[in-house]
Amino acid sequence: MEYEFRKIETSWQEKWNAGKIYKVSNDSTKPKYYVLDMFPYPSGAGLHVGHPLGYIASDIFSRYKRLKGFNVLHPMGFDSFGLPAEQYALETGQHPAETTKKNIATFKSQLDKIGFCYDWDREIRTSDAGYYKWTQSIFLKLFNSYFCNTEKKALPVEALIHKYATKGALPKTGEPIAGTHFTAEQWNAFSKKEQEDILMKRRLAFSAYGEVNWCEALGTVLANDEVVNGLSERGGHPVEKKKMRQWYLRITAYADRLLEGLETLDFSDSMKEMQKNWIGKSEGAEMEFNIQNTKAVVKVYTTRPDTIFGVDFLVLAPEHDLVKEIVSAEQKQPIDAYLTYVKSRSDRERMAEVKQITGCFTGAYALNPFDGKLIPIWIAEYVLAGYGTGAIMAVPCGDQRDFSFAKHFNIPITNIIGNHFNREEANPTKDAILENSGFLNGILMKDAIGIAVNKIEEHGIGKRKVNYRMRDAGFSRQRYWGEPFPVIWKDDIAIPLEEKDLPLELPFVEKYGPGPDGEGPLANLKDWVSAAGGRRETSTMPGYAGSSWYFLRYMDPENTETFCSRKASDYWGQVDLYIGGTEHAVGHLLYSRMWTKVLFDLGLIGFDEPFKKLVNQGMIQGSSRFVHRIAGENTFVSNGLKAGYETNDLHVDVNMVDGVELNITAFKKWKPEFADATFILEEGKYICGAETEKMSKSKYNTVNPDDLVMKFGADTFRMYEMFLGPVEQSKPWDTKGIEGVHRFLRKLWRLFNDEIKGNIWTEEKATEAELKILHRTIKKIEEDTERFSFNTAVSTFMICVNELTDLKCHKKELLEKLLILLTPYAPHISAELWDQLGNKDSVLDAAFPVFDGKYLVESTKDYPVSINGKLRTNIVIALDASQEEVEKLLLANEVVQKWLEGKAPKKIIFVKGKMLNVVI
RNA sequence: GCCCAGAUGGCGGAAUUGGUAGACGCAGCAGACUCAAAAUCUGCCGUUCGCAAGGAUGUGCAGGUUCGAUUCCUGUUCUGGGCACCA
Repeated sequence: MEYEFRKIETSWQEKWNAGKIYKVSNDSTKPKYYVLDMFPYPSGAGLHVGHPLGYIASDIFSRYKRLKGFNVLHPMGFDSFGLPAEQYALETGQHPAETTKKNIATFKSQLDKIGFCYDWDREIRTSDAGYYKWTQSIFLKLFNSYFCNTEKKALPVEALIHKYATKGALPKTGEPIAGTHFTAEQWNAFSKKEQEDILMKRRLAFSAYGEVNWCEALGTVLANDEVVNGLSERGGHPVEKKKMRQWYLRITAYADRLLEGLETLDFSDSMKEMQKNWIGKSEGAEMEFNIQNTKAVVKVYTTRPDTIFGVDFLVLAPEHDLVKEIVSAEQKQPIDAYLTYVKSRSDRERMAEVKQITGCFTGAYALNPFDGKLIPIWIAEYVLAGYGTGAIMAVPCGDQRDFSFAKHFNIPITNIIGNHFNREEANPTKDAILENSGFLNGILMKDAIGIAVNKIEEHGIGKRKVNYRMRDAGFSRQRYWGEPFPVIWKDDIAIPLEEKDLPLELPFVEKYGPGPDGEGPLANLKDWVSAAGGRRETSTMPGYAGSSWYFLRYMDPENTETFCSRKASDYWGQVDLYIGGTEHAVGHLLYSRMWTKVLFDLGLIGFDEPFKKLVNQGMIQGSSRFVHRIAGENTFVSNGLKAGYETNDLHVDVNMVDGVELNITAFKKWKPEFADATFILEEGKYICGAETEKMSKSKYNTVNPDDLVMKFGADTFRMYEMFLGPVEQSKPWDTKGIEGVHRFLRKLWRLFNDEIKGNIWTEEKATEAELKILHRTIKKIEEDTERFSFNTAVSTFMICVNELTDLKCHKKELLEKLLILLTPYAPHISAELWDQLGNKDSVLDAAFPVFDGKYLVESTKDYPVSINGKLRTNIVIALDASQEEVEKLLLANEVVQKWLEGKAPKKIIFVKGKMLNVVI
């Protein structure tokens, strides 16, 4: 009997589907385990070999946990709102709902072929009204909540209103500040609009003005991705910043809790560090500088108040409100010119191109609050409006960017750190003794920080302040294919819809082009917009809205009363294992953590961190191949010979290339323009150029898993993806080598079946040597699976099967256990062979074999002996030998004796049981 | 520019806590079986010197710590991911 993988896999998949074997119940006596993949965006290109990497890993782990006796939730769904579907609609006129539906069908059929154990009854799609009803509902909860700074948690806005109406908002100490503080009487006298504006400043989902990338020519707002060198990617039109009303999530309110929460999570240190850096908590002071001849005041934020006497200039962000107010008559023209220049620059460019120093003097001077020194005020693009106060005090001797700026514009530099500063570059030390620093003279900088802040507070010119680099998260998109906001604007007041009116369905549109004045496509639907006496919000929610809470919906996907019942979320709890790429490190993973905390604060779920453990799968890159076309001709020159020609490099479909050798016949058939191409070959072959890039359809470097499953089977494909290397590591895809894994499965098959004799497994009792192999394998597979080292697990299987083949061991007692171990990795062949062994139950529910130590442990081991640090010999020692016995053995060893020449060793060191060290 | 990773034979990778570098697989070479092919099996396989035994050298690069470093530290180069409207 041969290994007919196609027949075997189809029949088992049908059987499992028909029997709903992957159906998961919320009601079980077994302990629960929740394994989650980051759900995919269903792109038009379909699944490529990069997608399943994490899915296979999570599938293996789910099946392993099931064998270990857990009730495992392992769901899958689709993050189906997003820009690509909308752009495709713009190009082809096909409605995103249609293409999305089609793409999901393709994804599902592709996933099913690989044999995942998803409970499809729990599938979710973020673009289904039945799902986004609850995304909108949670948005309303965010809108109707505020962050209480005393209790450090979200509370209903009603509580805030009640507080304002009864106690007002008064400062704990000091004088009330107009516009910020008010009494209860004042609050009650405010107009509805005034009250709403104040509340808006506290809501967790709030509306405010913010800047967007605006492209006049396209009449639309663009993503940073769509802006290249200040021009739109499509069409190359100029792009500039524009202020628009936007929705935001007040994630900054949760900054501290997001930081603290990290301590409790099993995320990699690098992941935690990325999140910490993103949040960017810093402690410093906010202080005010008076401006000469005006009443205006510049507020700066600094982490180094100790350097206050080294301030040689102030820099404002070009967008800073004060710029227009303080600019002098003679500097007006250059400032305007500079502002025009900055408008065309993206944030990314402004931060990245530091070598190119730009800036402009405003003509105004600030006064140093301590010694009254005149400080010129500049504007420069390296200061960003969104961070701190949008203004900095520049200390050239201590900050490299300030130093370069001063050098470039010939601004005199004050040295406050003596010989720590060499006038060649800045020195950001905190260990210098301050000079030229007034009341701080002679004080170590580290100590001066606190002294300076105290003085600043004393003088009432500033205060201690904690600052975060993280900004509130922009939550509106001027797009069509997203969740509509359940909000109506009336008299410039945002009125939320009521829960009972949800979902607010995304209306059907004929055209996907932008609305007037940069609004989204929904603004074109006049009837829809002018809802009951107001105007509907026309922007939609961003991609991360639906993905910020989807892990909760899987727990209770059918619920029509609430997004997820408390009973279901209490049963499943946190996601025990979350697998996905690092590209989501600071986006999705922070947003979903914040949403979870809000829902927890409001008492709707019982945990405040969504993901207990996170494993990051590496990205599988494409291995692109190029042909080199000689400019202006239809002749292609082989890679090794291209130096002599002027060539254009064209991507060629990797599936037409064997290694780097082009299949010329296939290439000629590929596109009509290549039909009569000619080639300059090297050694009779056309060799392609190669490069590693992101896998993408347009680069013709995608490999479709369907083809591989068809050719080698799902089990081979699964094991090969794991065998490629560690799950966490990024690597280019290479199909070479899949044969080796396929050979392994065929070899396994031959342990059970013979071509002529048929079934050859026996009921014989296993020998000790055979049991040793089995038990070593059990131990290794268990360890490897637990630590996600699936690539070495595959090697372990290979070694085991090779050894059993060499011993001609076909014993059921042993093979049966091996199959259970293999089930998570290669479920189909395991089920088939399990069946052949005459088992009536399902191998998917078998119990994971118990490792029996007595067959595993080698009673003796070879230890390397190092004498004076040089490796000299090996010595065989029983594992349970005492130290005296080891020493005796050691000294009896010929090589050791020779080396010692009769002398007694000075010292014998046992290094962690792995190595013996003799010092003479 | 900033933040986070990674770099080991012709290739993918292994070495779990600092202890005999290169497990396992691919490719390659030699052989067995076969009329032949496929399939299968056996042996070799970092570089270098050597008939061999054996020696030298070797984990991106330059240093350091250590009896001992792929592993720890400092610096550096290159590659990948992220940088707030791609998902």
